[in-house]
Amino acid sequence: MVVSVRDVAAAASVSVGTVSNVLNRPEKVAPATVERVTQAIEELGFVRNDAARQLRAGRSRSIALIVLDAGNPFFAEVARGAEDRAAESGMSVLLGNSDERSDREDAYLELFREQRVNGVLVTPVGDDLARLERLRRSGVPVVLVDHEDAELDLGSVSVDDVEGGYVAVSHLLSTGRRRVAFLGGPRTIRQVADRLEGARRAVAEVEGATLEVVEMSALSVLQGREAGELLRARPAAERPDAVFAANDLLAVGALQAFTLMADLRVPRDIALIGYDDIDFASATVVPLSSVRQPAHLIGYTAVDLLLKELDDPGGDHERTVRFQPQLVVRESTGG
Amino acid sequence: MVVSVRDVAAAASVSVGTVSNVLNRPEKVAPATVERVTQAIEELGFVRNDAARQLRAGRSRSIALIVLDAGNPFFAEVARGAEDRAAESGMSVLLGNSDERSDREDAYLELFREQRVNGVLVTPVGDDLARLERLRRSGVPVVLVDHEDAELDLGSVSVDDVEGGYVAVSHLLSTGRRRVAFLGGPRTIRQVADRLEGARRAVAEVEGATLEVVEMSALSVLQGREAGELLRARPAAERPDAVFAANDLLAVGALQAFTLMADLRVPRDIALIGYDDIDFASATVVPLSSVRQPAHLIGYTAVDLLLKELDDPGGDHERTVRFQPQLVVRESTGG
DNA sequence: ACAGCGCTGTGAATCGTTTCAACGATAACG
DNA sequence: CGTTATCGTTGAAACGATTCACAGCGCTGT
Repeated sequence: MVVSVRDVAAAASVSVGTVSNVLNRPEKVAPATVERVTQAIEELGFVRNDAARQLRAGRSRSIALIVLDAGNPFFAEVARGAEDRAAESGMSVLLGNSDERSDREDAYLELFREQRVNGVLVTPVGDDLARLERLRRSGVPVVLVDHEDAELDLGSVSVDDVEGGYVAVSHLLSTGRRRVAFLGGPRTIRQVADRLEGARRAVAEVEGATLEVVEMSALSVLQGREAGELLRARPAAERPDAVFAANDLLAVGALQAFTLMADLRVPRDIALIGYDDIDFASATVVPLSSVRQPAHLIGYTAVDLLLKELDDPGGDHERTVRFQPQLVVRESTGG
Repeated sequence: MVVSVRDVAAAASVSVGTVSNVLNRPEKVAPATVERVTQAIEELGFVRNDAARQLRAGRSRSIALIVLDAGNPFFAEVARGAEDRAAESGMSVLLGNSDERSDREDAYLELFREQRVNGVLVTPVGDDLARLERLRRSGVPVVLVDHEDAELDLGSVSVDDVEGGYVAVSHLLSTGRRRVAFLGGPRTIRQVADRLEGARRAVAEVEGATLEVVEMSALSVLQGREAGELLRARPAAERPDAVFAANDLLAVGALQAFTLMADLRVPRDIALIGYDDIDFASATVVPLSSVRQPAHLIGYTAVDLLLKELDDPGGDHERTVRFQPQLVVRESTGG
């Protein structure tokens, strides 16, 4: 039933070694032989067994990518960037979705270790990088995605989230807003913490400006809607006059909630800015201001760093890349 | 450097067979031995080599899912449903993104065959299912996702797209619109063709109603925007008064284009309805009417069918599940 | 005393591919 | 003609986990 190289070899009257060569180094084999073997492969419907291949080779041809939320278009774009770069080098990307949960992240990490992936790209859920550091020490290159780390020498591709938060809130303040609410969470996610830090700095620079933190349990549209409803339910005087959401999903959710209340207008009564500048941001009820990150490039670069490290382990190539975020002003902040 | 069962066996003073038993059938091993072996595994940092495991076992523990566009929240949700069901049975899902390209679909199919996946869930790019049929005959169960097929006995989980198209356009017509444009493509994608077919039927039922087909090359926000710009550029008299987009991404894009023109209002001048009812649909400039599909359930059910087939190959269990779409009316059609 | 049983644990064989030293045939050279 | 090089091919030895027939051991009941 199952066709192996042995069968192909028999059918083509050559040795298994030759079949393997045809598969992997055809230039080492006489054209006529290649032809004969190819023919046999075709006829028998032979499909190489990757497990055996990997076992023998000792390594796989894949790279793991663990993201916080595969449903977020931002990460979808990062993944695409990663795939593109991987494909250029004949590798494939295994995608894992941690769903912002540490246990799921661990499960994927374990799964991918068993699969002997060549390296791991990960947007960590928490700040406990000990596990990742151990992974790296055990010989698996790790590149942090959209997350920076000063101490450990894990690779990283990040965007300056503190700056992004600073830029976003400075923009809100520059339009005259003073009572800013930060929507985001869980705080364990570095991006969230950093963007909040940036927001704090911006607020600290302006006399009379205040920052309220509304902590959410996830960065989803649904959570955003709930947060929005919470704010909406308050007496007008107690509402913030500007909201900075830690990502566009939250912002979109909040906007949905705001939109359902006739006398609460964006940006008249409340300004709103998100983060990531996903495709949908410019199509929302009130087009959403946001902070853009080069998603595709992040994924592409992360794989690139990984491949460099694989090429020359411990070499003195680039290990860390940092991009700058970019403010995108639209109507939701009065733009 | 690399730790194998042999090393663990030596460290725990047992045979390799026992280590394997501890790993796979701990109840067959005396508690004290389990303890000793577990200890050794811990100390040596042993990680089971999945390639060797698979090679010996002859099969893997994973299921493949190939979607048209991983960046589309609809498919992200389908994937999540699939993962959920797979996880319940201790399997994992390998995700492939065909990007609506046949060659990429083939490449993934080949890759997954080499990986000896237990089965393949696929939203096919074209209508040429010969390759999939061959795959099934070679012993790999196939379940079509969001795509029905009458002839071949491949499994399928589908939503009645003809009905969905019919419902969407009937709704447009019921609000008095007569000049309907269909935005979608490529036509090779079954969903697109079916939704168009439904649209045709609805139009045929109403005196004086016309249907114009605007064929796009992809179902993306960007393509939607381009199509919208095209329509926008026409003299008002030649514009359709209603647009049915084959999915929400296109609709969102079209809406972005329409929004940039002050005297072209949705739904006043042009009504717009999408398909899939993604999370973002209710948050768009003008909240988007759409046709909802049970995305999570589709993925969940698809894996369920696959597992049934694996459990009892050729058995007389369910092979086909069909869901009904549901019209969701919002402002973009005057709701 | 011993057959029979249940419980643990053993270790060699196996999965399918890749790798590599070695070999025969042929060509190139002085 | 003998010596080297080159080329194409061979065949057996890995890779690491799992499986399975079987052995050792302690008990029980006769």
